[in-house]
Amino acid sequence: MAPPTSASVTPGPVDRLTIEHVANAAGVSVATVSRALRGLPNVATSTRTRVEEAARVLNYRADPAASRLAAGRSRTIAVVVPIVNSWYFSNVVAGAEAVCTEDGYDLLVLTAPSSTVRRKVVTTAAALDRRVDGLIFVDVALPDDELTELERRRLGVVTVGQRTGRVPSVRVDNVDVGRTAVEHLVELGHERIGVLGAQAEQPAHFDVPGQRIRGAEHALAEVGLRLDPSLIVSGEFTVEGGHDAARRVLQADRCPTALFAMSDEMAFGAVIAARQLGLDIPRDLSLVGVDDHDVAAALGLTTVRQRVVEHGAMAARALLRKLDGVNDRALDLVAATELVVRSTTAAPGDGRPGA
Amino acid sequence: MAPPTSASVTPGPVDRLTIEHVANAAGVSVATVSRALRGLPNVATSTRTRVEEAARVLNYRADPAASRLAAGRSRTIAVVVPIVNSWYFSNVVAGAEAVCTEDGYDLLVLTAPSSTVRRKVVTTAAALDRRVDGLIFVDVALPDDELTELERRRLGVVTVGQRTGRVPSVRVDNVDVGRTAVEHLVELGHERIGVLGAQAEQPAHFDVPGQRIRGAEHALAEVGLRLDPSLIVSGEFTVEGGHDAARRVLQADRCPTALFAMSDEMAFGAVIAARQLGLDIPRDLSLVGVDDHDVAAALGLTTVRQRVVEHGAMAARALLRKLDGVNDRALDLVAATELVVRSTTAAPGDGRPGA
DNA sequence: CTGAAAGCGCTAACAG
DNA sequence: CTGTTAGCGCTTTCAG
Repeated sequence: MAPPTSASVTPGPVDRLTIEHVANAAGVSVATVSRALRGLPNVATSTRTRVEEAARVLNYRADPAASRLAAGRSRTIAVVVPIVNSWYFSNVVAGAEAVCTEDGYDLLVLTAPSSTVRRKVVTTAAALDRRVDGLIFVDVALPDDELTELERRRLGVVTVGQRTGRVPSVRVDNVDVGRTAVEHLVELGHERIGVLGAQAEQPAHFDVPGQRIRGAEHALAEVGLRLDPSLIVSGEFTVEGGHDAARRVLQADRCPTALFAMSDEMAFGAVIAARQLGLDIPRDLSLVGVDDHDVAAALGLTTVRQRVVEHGAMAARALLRKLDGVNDRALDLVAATELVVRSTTAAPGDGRPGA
Repeated sequence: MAPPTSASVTPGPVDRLTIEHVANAAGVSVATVSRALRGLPNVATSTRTRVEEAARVLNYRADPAASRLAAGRSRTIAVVVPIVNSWYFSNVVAGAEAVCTEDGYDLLVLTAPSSTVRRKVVTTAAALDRRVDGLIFVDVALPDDELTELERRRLGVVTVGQRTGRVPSVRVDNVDVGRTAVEHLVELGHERIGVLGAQAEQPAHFDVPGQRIRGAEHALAEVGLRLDPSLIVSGEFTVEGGHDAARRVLQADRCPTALFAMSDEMAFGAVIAARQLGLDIPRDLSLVGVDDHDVAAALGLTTVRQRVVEHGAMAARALLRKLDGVNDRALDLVAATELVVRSTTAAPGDGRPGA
């Protein structure tokens, strides 16, 4: 037995496994190892195989910090969300994460709860430069000048929820979402429909509530009806907000026979409000939401489904492609939505779904 | 006017701002800049001020890849969760994220949906080594050998939800959670109580459902009652699972007058089930959950609140402290929980809350 | 197709 | 207290 050396008293840190070890093992230079492992062209097939085998045996993977420094790319992307702990955003992040992991990219989650913070994140060169290769902005309105700044820094940008026209975007057709939901109610025979949403926002191209209202109006107009503005109430896209909004609209003089909630969470609030007011769903009140939140299925909520995880994945894929040099600047991915009819909608005054 | 050079045709990438620029601007060496900016001791106050000013003016921040490579630390931590898009986990991540951002750390989200994946994440040296300085395992059981492996690699570890005894942990007293919930029901006069939970798990020290059941038994025992094993059903901690479980238990021969759901999401399922069965809450059935999910307040659900965001923040703080050299190996942070009485609990057969 | 060598930007001894 | 200098581990010309 070899006498214990002082160095072996402690298990000690793992011996740093570097590219040189692989080079030695494979009998080639470090440059060749680097090329082979990254799949670059100029490597003989036999050499590549040998190198890959050596790396596999040693369980080698390049030190990210070193590659980043040398290559000037971080193999990290950031997803910027207003808040992380909400159903919508955590699902988008989940989708993006899956794609990144698969491609060996790291995913950083950045929160920009306010436009002030967002501006700081974007502007502070150092906060992003050489730290991420690109960003996914999720429902974070990005002014033109900030986008320009990001492009100047050679950062890839993809947006989710809004369309800038300058970078790839993933979104749904919100006019269609509103139309689909309200068309369903109209077909059941509803004429007086309340809307749980939020105030229209500044940038017209990013006004989700406004677009959904527009769609609702189209659906109504098709059968010669109009949306009563007094029946549009703000529910702030939260359960509690939806609850308050529903109470308000359901206690109005001529209360609606159906409600279009722009998010399932607001719809949940409406369910609670209806029960408190002694209204039976769907007999006294029909209700349709948007999202297909996990709770929606259990609740039997009729809703316009968005595949949110998929949105995140699509955005990540678009960004990674862009970083790989594929350039589809104005790519505008419109994700599909679909009406899922469950048990909260029926003909007015009817306990059962109508024709 | 200077003639346009070919280099200025395009706006061009931002000129790489390095530590040297700052050194020149401040009239000191790069080493001094490095020390000053990192708040190391051996720097004259006047020098430090001058350097900081120069850095501020130039809007300089060290290139993370370069510091990482040179220092051997990544200033990145990873949070390992089974899934990212769930209420509980996304809130823990949110809490951790806030703390990391504040301390200038990056937060990587890693998912380990199965023990196989977890083992791979932990074992694959390259996947973590030199990429993160430490990890937070959230409700991910970590076998002793894997923990040893991580320590051998000098990675900091903190757990949330379980206690290893070897590294800092953040958790709640689950026996207490169960006792608190059931004590409340017992005090209202309930004697026959159903439990919506999950099967007991392998590692005894991490058996959340088991511990909560234990607490429930204690509460019952205090007044000479016992928990009927046939009233304990698995709800898989989801809305749908809770719905099914509640239906099962509420349709049993001698159906309980109250339900203790081990998560709010299961409680939501129970609310739906009760309504389908024509049971009024709280008149025919009292219900208490655990979590204080956003929807709980809107629903008026009585629940045992856990401050989940805070759990994530506590874990991150403990980890960062550990990385700063502060060593409190077996630190066991037991976060507070509290009963929040709302409107889903009342005396049996009573419409109003009892004494 | 492969190797040698020059950095990437920063930190960490080591002198002074 | 401050400057000099040698790398950290990898990528990338540039030769061959």
